[in-house]
Amino acid sequence: MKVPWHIVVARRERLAHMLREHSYLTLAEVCARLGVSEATARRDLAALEQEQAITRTRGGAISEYNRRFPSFRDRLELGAASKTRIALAAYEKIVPGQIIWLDGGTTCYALAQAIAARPLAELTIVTNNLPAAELLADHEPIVVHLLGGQYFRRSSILLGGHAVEAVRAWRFNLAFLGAEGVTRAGLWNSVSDVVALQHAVLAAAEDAIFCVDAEKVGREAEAFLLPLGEVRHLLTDASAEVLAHHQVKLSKKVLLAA
Amino acid sequence: MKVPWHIVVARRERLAHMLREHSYLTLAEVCARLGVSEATARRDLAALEQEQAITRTRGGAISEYNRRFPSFRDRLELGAASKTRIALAAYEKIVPGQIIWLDGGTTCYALAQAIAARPLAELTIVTNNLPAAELLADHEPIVVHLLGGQYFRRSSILLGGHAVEAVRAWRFNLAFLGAEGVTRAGLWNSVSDVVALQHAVLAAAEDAIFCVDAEKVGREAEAFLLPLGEVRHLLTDASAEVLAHHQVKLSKKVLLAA
DNA sequence: ACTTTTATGATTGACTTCAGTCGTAATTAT
DNA sequence: ATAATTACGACTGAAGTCAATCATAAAAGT
Repeated sequence: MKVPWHIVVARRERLAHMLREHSYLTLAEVCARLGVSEATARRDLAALEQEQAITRTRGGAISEYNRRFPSFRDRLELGAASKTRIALAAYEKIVPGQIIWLDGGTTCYALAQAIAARPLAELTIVTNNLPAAELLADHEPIVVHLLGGQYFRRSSILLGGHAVEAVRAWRFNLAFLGAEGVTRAGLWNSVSDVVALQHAVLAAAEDAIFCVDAEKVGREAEAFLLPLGEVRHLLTDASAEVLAHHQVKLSKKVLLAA
Repeated sequence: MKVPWHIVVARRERLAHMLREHSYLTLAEVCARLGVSEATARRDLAALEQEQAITRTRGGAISEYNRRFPSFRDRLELGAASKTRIALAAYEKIVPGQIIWLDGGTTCYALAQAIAARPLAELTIVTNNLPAAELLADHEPIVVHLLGGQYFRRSSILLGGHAVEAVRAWRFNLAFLGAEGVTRAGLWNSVSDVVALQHAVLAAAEDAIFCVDAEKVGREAEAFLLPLGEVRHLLTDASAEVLAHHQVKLSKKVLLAA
């Protein structure tokens, strides 16, 4: 008994809607409400799961709405404490009225959380970090601009030539940037597209602070970002000893997070 | 191996907190994170369920806590059936390999759902519609570009001068646009910034289809978008009679959705 | 009009999860 | 110190869930 495609689509939309209302439904409930067999209900749930609209659980499913950035969240939990410390120190550097760049990555997201917790100042935040944009968008009097670019869901950021072009249209008072590694050679990041964008941001920023947690010290990554000599400020929770041990010499540019 | 009571309470509180963060956890995950056996994890979950703090599901549990519905989702549910019909008709107009503009609004989001359900073609989707971008991202072989601009959370779209600038860098083979109203004068939209962006899109697009559900026919809105004479295609589920009654005359440009 | 495709429901066996029971060991009360 | 309590983990049979396969009938395509 094949059924027209628009009926199937409509039914699945109804299911997605149902799951948004009741955050959890068992398979039996889905069957009853949709008037279909167990097998079809399973297939519909699988289809919606494919579209990332829901999460399947054993015996049912839940709405995926508040878990829109899953991999991002997982990473956020790693070293959450040190990232929060760095974020709070970074927050102190912000002056009301500024135009600020917020980089991709979880460390900068932690800064977004700090700003969202105390959105005192009139700020213009420019970012390619979608979770950060979502978080800050609701917090008057902050204005959020999202950069254009190709959207990569895994890292929840925007990249590519269009993004670099878009940065050229801005002048930032202060840029908060992330990095995947710090060695005596300088800073590293994972993807060359990210590095290209960061160079454009640096060119457009009056001042720049790299936020790097202690775990990144001594690590290299695929793409070289910047020699230490050109790093204006480094904000890290790594101790002076650890930095010295890896021969990361930055004299007075290192701001240690409490 | 009895354990002090305050340890148990603390562990259960930790569990409740975990469930608020990750809306769903399996029993195995709970065991691992709490460092306890399956039996104890079950007992903790049962205790929290008793306190109405969580909902147990087969194989895990969810927090009953998070229930935020942004306005976008609410609007999506209004007239979902007609929007799906329009979306499916729009889907048929897409040719593989094209560069396509997807406008803001729920009707175009419905089109994104249709594309996500059957992402057959290599397409480049450019949009300022964040939910649509999220939905389509990582549906190979589709490439998603998000426009830059100021982020408005209520409508989940990007707008403003930067967005208009960004559109100028593109050439679209086909643009799908929305509108808030259709009268004999032409098309209307709610905000002048949206209209400005749509004009930029029209200038950059080889072809454009306005997707408008029947409820919008006869309505005006604050900002005038385009006279009927300049509308290239109108895709609607409104009947010919309804269009005629409101003196919306478009001769052969109207594509009625099945 | 014909063939091909595909959405559906039934059935199957393998697997997972559940509630209950029990022995053990550590806490709490006396 | 001793006894009573109780939190824990292991085990068990029972119930529930899943993916795969298949026949069928309706829709799509030719």
